[in-house]
Amino acid sequence: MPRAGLSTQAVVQAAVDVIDEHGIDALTLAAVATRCGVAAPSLYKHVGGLAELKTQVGVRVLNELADRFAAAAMGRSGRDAITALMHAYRAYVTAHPARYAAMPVDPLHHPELAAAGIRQLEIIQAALRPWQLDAAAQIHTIRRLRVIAHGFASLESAGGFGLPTDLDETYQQLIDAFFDSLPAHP
Amino acid sequence: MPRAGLSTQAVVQAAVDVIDEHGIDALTLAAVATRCGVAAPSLYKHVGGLAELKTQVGVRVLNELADRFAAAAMGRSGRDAITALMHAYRAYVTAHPARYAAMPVDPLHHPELAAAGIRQLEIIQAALRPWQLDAAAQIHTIRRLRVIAHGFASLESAGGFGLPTDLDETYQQLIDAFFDSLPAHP
DNA sequence: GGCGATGGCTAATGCTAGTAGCTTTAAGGC
DNA sequence: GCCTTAAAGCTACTAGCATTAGCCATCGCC
Repeated sequence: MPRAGLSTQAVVQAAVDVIDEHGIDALTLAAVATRCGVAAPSLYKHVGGLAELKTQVGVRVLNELADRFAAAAMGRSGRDAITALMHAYRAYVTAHPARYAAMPVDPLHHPELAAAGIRQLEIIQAALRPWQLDAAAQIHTIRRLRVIAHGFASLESAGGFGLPTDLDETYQQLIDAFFDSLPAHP
Repeated sequence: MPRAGLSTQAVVQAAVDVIDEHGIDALTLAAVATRCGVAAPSLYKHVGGLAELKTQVGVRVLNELADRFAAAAMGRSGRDAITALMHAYRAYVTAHPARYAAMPVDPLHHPELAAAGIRQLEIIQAALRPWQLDAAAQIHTIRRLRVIAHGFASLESAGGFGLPTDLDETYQQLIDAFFDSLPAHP
């Protein structure tokens, strides 16, 4: 009975792999266990159960996206930074479409997910700083940004656009519309 | 053994009720059967199985939304009509938040759902007619509209906005941004 | 070398979807 | 008013899932 040498992170990684390959609905403990070369009950030594595993996958995905955000925002500011963030968002989703369905939409309401969600938020806030928005305007602005990015990503990742042609153009128009909704760049 | 007098539509209605009350994840044949006062296998006399039931629920939801669209667009045109459609969309989702998760995002790819999806599309196309957009511009415009409506609705229905305050304002700003992305109304 | 914690296992429970085959109901023809 | 028959219910069953309990082997440490 050789030991598989698992860890919580290894199980989460296997779960992400299962999602990438077979979609979010195929994420079962049985599938993860098979991929880990282990019997299903053994996973409970590393993870609290399916619900907790899904939460951990959510944390992973949120942090990966935050990493992309950080990389995209680095060395840019203003309009340039926001544009880079929007493209980083879409690039992550198109690279891992199935994974997007595992990204929680309300991370701030969940203690385990909040930290990762706040990381993203802070990067966006920093990118918006040049516009010097007051508190209320900032909330509305981030919401608009999020609606556009999430709305587009969720439709694209789910195959919601009839023809895949010219999606770049549609996304660019949405980004342009967002900038038009902002006061002039200082 | 008195007969329950079920029908396909009655089963679909029960499924919608289960979703409204307990969320999309609670939609199981067992739950629907209980609500219908029937044993689970009996449902197969009216519905092909869980997958088909979900499709039928999707048809129902798409058609309900199309009905709202038709009512909202009636007697209006141009900017007024589009605004009414956007508010009808959001009103339906806030009235039945759990149901929104049952609305398929790619109805046109599924033969059973296509008709209902096309109904919605035609109403939107008619509302956009005053702008006399060429074919490509019309596609991009409908996509922008959809991204905004779906993005906002999916976040709101899932509790994705931190504080519920001022959501009307955010939505209005998005609608305004959409109009700004259109050529001047003729 | 021994000991305890850890990571694996099998067995068993209870939930789910779905199938097979039986029985009763209810509608329609005579 | 009866008799046939299709439809609509049922029970019993299989198979896959998550989860729990309890057992045993492995590994790190003293």
